[in-house]
This record gives sequence, C-alpha cells and structure tokens, in this order.
Amino acid sequence: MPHKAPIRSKSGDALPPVEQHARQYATVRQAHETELIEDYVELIGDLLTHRGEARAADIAARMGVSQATVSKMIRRLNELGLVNSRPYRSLFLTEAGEAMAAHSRERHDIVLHFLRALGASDNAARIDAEGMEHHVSDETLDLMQRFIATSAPTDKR
Amino acid sequence: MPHKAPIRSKSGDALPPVEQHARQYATVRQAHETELIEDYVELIGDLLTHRGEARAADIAARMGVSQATVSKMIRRLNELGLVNSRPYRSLFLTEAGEAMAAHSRERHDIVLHFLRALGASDNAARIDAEGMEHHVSDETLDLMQRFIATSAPTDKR
DNA sequence: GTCTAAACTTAGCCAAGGCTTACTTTGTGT
DNA sequence: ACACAAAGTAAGCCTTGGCTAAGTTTAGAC
Repeated sequence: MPHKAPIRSKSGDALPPVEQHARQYATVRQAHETELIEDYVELIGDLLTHRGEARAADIAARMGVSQATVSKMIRRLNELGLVNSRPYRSLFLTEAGEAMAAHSRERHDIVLHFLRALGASDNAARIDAEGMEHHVSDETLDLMQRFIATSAPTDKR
Repeated sequence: MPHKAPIRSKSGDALPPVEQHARQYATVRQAHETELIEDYVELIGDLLTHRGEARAADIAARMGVSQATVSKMIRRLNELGLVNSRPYRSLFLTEAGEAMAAHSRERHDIVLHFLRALGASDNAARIDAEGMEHHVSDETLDLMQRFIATSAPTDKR
C-alpha cells in the first residue's frame, strides 16, 4: 500500500506539509468571513465620497441584492461598530468604519491599477480586483505597488 | 439635497454604473459558491496524484476541518457527480471531477508561478494563490502566463 | 395637509459549511 | 480470531447571507 513516499510526478510542486497546507486553507476561510463586511463598508465609504450619502437602496442596487439583505447587513455592521445608522435614515461610518473603508479602498485601488498595468481590460480588471482584493497579502500588495511604479512611470487618470 | 451629480473627488475612479457594479459583485458571489467545491476536488486530485489515494482523514487534515465536515462535503461532491465514493472506502474522481481538478490545478499553478515571478516569498505565494485562484479571469490568467514567460526565460523549481 | 410611492424594516424561510457527540466499520497487531 | 484504534458516517446544532412577503415610515406631489 503506497503511503508515505514524497512522490513527485507532475509538472511541479509536491504537496506542502500538512500543517502548512491547513494554514493556507484557514487563511482563505478567514478572509471569506471578513470579505463581505469589508465590501459593504468600502461601498458605503465610496457612496459617501462620491454621492454625498449612502442609502440602503443604493447599496442594494449596487450590490445586486435585495433591500432586505442590505437592511440585515446594516444591523450587523452596526453591532460591529462600523456604521452609525438611525432607522430610515442615511448611513454614516464610525471611525473604525472609516478606517476599514480607507484600508479596503487603498488595497482595491492598488490591485486594480496593478491589473491594468499588467495589461488587463477595464472590465476584467474591475471584476478581478473585486474578487482578489481580499486575498492579497501585504507582501504581494507591496510587489504590486512596485510593479505599477516601474511599469507606468506616469499616468493614472 | 445633493443627489445625482457624478462628483469625482478622490484619488481616482468614480463609481461604475450601477448595473456594472452589481455584475461585479455577482461574479464574486458566484465564484464563492464554486470555490470550496473546486478546492476539494483539486485537493483530491492532488492526493491521488501524489499519494496514490485520497482518504477523508487526509483531506480533513489538509483542509484543517473536522472529518464530519469532509464526510458531508463528499456526499455533496457525489451528488454533483464529481467523485465516486463507496462508504468507508477511498475516493476517486469521476471524469467530470478529473476535468475540474485538472482545470483548477492549472489555474492554481499559473497564479502560483506568477506570484513567484513577481517576487513573492514561497509562503506568501502559496497562501495568496490559494485565495486568488478563483477570482482570476481567463484574460488575466493569460497575462500572468505571458508575464511568467517573459520574466523567467528558464527556471521553475 | 394629505395621500401615495418609494424607502426601509421585520419575520420567517432556505442552503451552505462549519462544529460536536455518538455510532459503525475496517483492518491490524498479537 | 479478536479486540481495539483509527477511519468514516449520521444526527443535530449554529451562523451567514441570500430570498419573499408583509408591514411601517418618510417625504414629495398636489
């Protein structure tokens, strides 16, 4: 019964050690937990910046979900101390919310510009950035920034 | 009451049109639905390739979840026609499962090598690849491949 | 000033993906 | 040959993040 030899047959990498492998997946699972929260907070921040206010209806339309879903989510954000909301009123971010929004926005921008610098179309860059944003380590983010700097000496809108 | 003017105040990009924005989030949500499935199938394929068999206990250890969770998941994979499993026995992939595993593995490898080519450490590259893999469009994947080719004329390992 | 549409909330449903606890099966070691 | 540990399964719980349907509040039109 073949069981322990580190066979290496395919293109490249063998399986990582069990604990390392488990940590990889754990990191991804953890990212998924905070991901949606960050997306909401980021969007709220963007709406406040670009539209002057953040209404649940706008959020629902942009997220592509029902208003009920947004309403529920806002309650969560409230409990988490990320937004200040009064029933039937427009939303505001708390300090913690502002910080999270700024942080997310910054990461998002870097990933987005990186993808464009790599040569991606606007559409692909936008979609991929939205998904990748939460799975890029600080280390990699740094490399992306460096890549942007060297590749596109001047431009950016 | 300020309401509709396309204000553009910050660093860069204004908000995308509502429908486009909603589509972005929808794409991410959809990726999340298939992500776990793909990770399991990919891991099973890797275990079969590198270890000769795929046991639930191994999967649980590598995923960092309980055996019960794996057992439940295997039932789902079975219903989806991705694995062949007989109770208490080792797993095998169906043709569809093989195809999905190969596809995931390929994407995973490209992202991983891309990150290394960018300059990421082994650890960061592994973790980020695990998370990014499911959020990279074919278009971007192509660009990554091209980047690998130009940046590292020969090496790999 | 009132009435009505739009915005918002609440309640209750569902599926997914974790968990623990308890049970069954398998296969080894002696 | 059997007993017992390891592997696997089953049942039942919880939280998240969707949904719909029904009710409430707000605010703008007239």
